[in-house]
Amino acid sequence: MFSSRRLAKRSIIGTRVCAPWSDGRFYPGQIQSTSTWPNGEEVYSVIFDGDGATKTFRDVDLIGPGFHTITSTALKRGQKVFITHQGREVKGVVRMMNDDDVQIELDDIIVHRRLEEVRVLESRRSARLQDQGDQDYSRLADVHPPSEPGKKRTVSHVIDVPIPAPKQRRSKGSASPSPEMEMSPHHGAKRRDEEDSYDNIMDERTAAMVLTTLSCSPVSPVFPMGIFTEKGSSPNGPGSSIGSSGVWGMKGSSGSPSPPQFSLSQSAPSGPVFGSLPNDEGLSMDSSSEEEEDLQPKRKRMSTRMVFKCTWPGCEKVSNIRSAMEHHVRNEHLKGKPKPAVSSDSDSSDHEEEFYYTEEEVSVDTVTRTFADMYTSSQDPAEEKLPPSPSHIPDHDYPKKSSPMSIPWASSDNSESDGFPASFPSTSGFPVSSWQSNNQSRITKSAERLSKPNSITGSSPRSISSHKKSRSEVKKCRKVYGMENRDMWCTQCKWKKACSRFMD
DNA sequence: CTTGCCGGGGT
DNA sequence: ACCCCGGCAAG
Ligand SMILES: [Zn+2]
Repeated sequence: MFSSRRLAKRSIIGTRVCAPWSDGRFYPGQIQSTSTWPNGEEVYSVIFDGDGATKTFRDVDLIGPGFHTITSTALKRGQKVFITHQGREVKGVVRMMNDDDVQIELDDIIVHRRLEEVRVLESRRSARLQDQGDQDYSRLADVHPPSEPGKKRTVSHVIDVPIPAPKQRRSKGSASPSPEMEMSPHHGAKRRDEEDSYDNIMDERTAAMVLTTLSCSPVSPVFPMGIFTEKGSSPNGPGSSIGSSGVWGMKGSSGSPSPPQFSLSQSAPSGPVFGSLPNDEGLSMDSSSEEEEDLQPKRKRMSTRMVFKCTWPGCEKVSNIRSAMEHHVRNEHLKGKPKPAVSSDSDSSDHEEEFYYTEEEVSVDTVTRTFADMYTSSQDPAEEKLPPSPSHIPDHDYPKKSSPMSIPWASSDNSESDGFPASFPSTSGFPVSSWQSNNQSRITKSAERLSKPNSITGSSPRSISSHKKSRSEVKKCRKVYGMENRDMWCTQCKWKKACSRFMD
C-alpha cells in the first residue's frame, strides 16, 4: 500500500532500510532484492550491514523510505538509534521508551527524544554533510593534522560544540537511500577524514556498551558483546558486531569537533525591528531552537531554572515565569497590536510575544537560590548587547550571497542578495494581497528571532528551549511571502531546495 | 489540501 | 554552476 510509489521511480534495490532481527530490534541493511510470495505478497530480501546476513521481510516489517517510519514502531530497549544531539548526529542506544518519549543513552549521557526525532538509520543528510562539511570544518578547526592515525584524543563531543550544521534536516521517516557511501563490508577505511574518527567511534561505542551492560543486564561480565543480541546472540546477529566493521559505526561520519569559532556576533538587537538581519542563512546557526542536551554532564547539586528576559529595546524585565513574561510583553510592548488576521493567511499562531523574550537556563546554587528567585540572574549586558562587531560571521553555506552584513534591504547599494528582498518598498508595494498588510510584523518577527539566537557559546548561561517547531510553526519564504511573491523567496526556496533564509 | 525540500534532470 | 520540478513526508 504505502510501500512504494517512490520505488517505482528509483529501484528499491540498494535502499537502506532497517529490519527487525530475531531479537526484535532493528538493524540496518539494504534491500538486496525483492520477490513475491506465492500468496502474492511482496517481500524484500535485506542484507544486513553487520555481517552480510540476509533475511526476507514483508514491507510492513521494514523501516525506511517507502516503508514504515519509526513513529509507527515500538523501539525495544537496546535498539541502536541515531539522533541529533547538539547539532550533529550521534549514535545511541534506546534505554526505554514510553509513548513517544524515548530515553536514549549516548556515549556518556542519557537524553530524551521524541520518537519522531529518533532515527534508526543514519540520516541521509548527515552522511552527506558529514563528509563534506565535516571535512571542511574539521580542516579548519581540528588541531590535529590529518595524518595522525592512532590519535587517541579524548572524546570531546558533548562539550559544547557550536555545530556548523547549515541546516537541520531531521525527521524524514527515518531512512536514507544514500547512493554514495556504498557499504563496504569492511572497516571502511575509505574516507580520509577517518583518522581519529575510527578510534573515536570505537571509544564511544565501547563506552556505550559498557554503560549499557552496567545498567541493563549482567549479560557478559567480560565484554559487552552480544548486548544487542542478548539471547543466544545468533551466531551472526547483524548488529552484534561491536568490533566488527559494523556499518553501524557510522563509517566516515567522524565525530571530529566542529569549529570553535563563532562568537556569535549578534549586533545589538536594539530594536525589535531592525536588529542586524542575518545576511542570509541565519549566520550563526542558532542552536537554541535546536537540540538541547537534556542532561548536562554537571548535573549535580546545581539546580537550574528558567528565566525569561524581555528583549524589548529598553526593557530589562526579567521573570522566571513564562506566562508572566508573555503577559508583560504582550501588555507592555505589544499592546494595541491588532495582529492582522489576514484572510488568506490563516496564520493562527500569534505567539508573537515569544520573539520578545529570551528564555535561558541559569544554574542556581542553593544559597543563591532565593536571591535568584527574585532577581533571576543578572542580565549580563555582555550577552545581549554585544558591541556591534561585524567581525567574522561564519557565513559559509550556500553559494550565492553577497556579504553585506548590514541590513540588506536598507542599504541602497545592495542589489540583490538572498538574505532579504533587496529593496524594501515601504510605500505601496508588490502586487500582493496578504503579505503587504502584515509584512511589517512578519519581518519584525523573523528579524527578531534571527538576530538573537542568544547564548550558544559556553560563556553565558545555556539557553534551552527545545521548542521543536512543529512544522506548522515553521515559516519559510514560501509561506511568508506567498506564492504571489515568489520572486522574493530566497533562491533555495525558489528552487524548491532547503530554505536558506529562514533556517530554524 | 499545503509546505518544505530531496533527488534528479536539464541547460 | 544555475535552474526547474516530480513526488514525497508531514501536517
Ligand atoms: Zn527561503
